[in-house]
Amino acid sequence: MPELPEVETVARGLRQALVGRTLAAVTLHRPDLLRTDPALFLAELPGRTVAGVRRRGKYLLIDLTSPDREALTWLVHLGMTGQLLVLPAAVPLQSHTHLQVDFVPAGRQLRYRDPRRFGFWALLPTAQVEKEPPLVHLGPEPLEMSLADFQAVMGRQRGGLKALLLNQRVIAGVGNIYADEALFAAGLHPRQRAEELRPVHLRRLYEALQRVLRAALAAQGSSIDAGYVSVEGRPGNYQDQHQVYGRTGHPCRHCGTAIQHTVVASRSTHFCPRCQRRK
DNA sequence: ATGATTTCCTGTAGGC
DNA sequence: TGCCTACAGGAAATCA
Repeated sequence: MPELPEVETVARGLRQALVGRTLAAVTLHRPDLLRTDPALFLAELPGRTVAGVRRRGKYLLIDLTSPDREALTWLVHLGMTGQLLVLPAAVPLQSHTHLQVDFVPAGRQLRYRDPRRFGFWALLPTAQVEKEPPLVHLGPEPLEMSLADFQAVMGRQRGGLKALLLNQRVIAGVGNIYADEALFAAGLHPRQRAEELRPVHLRRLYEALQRVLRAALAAQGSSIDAGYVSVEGRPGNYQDQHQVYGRTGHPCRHCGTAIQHTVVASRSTHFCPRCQRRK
């Protein structure tokens, strides 16, 4: 599932491939993924130049400028199985390709494919994009937070740690994989209540989250069942370093205890019952 | 206010 | 081998 490290890897790939390029034809095979009027989308994109590619939480922001029109930002959420690929136009269309964009000069295409279609797109004025839904509700970026920021944010939360890490309004960009991995790295139980933690535990969680997200980013993210891939179609490598996610029944790499699987916050949850005790 | 439940969707894994 | 069911989950709405 694309979470912060995967979306950031895609953002970097798109930046490298697309910044400075001008959009030509846009083909919408599945207009229902668009939360903006499809006619507006099709009318506004051609002729615009990719001015930049950013990431906010799990959202990709593709900034599109024009000499005589208001700057717009194309917002993309990859959902569960969304992929943004930059491929030679000659490569045959893969199944579940819902959108394709040609560029000037012709050659490579940007394609969005998403078998499960949990992803979505929107087109918003760049000046407003961070002031409106869906971005306006997002919590801070974990990799841009200081320890003091993190303690301030988590310190006023109540509830289970896993649910809080998954809540995009609390912290943006953490999904099911990195919530489980960060909690293991911090030695904290997924059901541990935040209000019962001491500052030292919040510091451990902060450091664990930083460490896990940075390591995952360095490995270009996690790919499970070929779900997530980079813009070149390459899977990530961080799944090989997972300590708990997807390791149900396997021995904990730290203590040898069998990794347990349960449901927390309505999400499949993996943890080591010995290394992650409630405080 | 918090957490659980439901909806969207389809490929895959597991059972029989 | 083939069919069927359960499961995976991000976001948002709804319910308890």
